[in-house]
Amino acid sequence: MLLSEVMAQQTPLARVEPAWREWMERWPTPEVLAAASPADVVRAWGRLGYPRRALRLREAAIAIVERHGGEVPRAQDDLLSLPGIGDYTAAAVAAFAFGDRSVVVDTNVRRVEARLISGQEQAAPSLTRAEKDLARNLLPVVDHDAAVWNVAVMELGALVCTARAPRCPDCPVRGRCAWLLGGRPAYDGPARRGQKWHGTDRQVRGIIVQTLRDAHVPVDRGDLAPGRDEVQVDRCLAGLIEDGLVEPVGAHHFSLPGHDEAQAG
DNA sequence: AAACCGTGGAA
DNA sequence: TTTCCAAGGTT
Repeated sequence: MLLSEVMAQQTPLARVEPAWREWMERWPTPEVLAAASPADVVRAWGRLGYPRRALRLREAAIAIVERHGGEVPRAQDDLLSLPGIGDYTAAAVAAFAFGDRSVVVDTNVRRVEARLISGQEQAAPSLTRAEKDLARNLLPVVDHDAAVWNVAVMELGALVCTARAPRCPDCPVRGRCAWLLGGRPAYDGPARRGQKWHGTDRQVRGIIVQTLRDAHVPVDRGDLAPGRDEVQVDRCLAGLIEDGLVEPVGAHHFSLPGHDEAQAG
């Protein structure tokens, strides 16, 4: 559950599933994952995006082994202290893996509650205190009811109350949706900042890491992102090394971190 | 608090 | 073609 939730952070579930199956087969427990190299986990992460999630997952596995006897903790505080686990993922693991009553607020829940309760087409650009309060107040008191609620609201948002073309005629709560009853008014709040991609450092970082995933030997700096501005490549490289996603090998070559191939002994 | 961090499918 | 968006987290 923890693995699937981390993989699903900002990544569609349909793309997560095959990667999740392969990962679970290769590293079925925190103990074995903790023993894997960063290079191997970044490579196994494939093209799910945000590869530092793979590094943090491995670090989380180490922490689980060291601090929790190799068992994923159940308490929110313990979950939150794990690398790469934030409010959403901690709540999701508690709810979906342990059946606990926790306040699960993801993008689906935010959208459903924005429409159903607040009468707004979209939620605010970032999670607000009011949204957290609302979600907490709506959550059923009994543990099992809360667990069902969390799954139900997320599924409603994912399958019916979707971002682009909501299927209001099929919605089980269409009769009491503030947004629908209000005539589905267009969103009038602050605009979300669109994320740039083309030509950005993010794109170049992605190219570099993908190059290193494919190459199982150290790569010359000039071959990491062919055709790209050298100043930008150097900047991205420095950032990737700082992030622990890339490791220098010799003076001009680079590889994924912890890759012990070709190391003289 | 705002910016940054990947990727690919669909509108 | 461009834009939007996806079971967010960290700094």
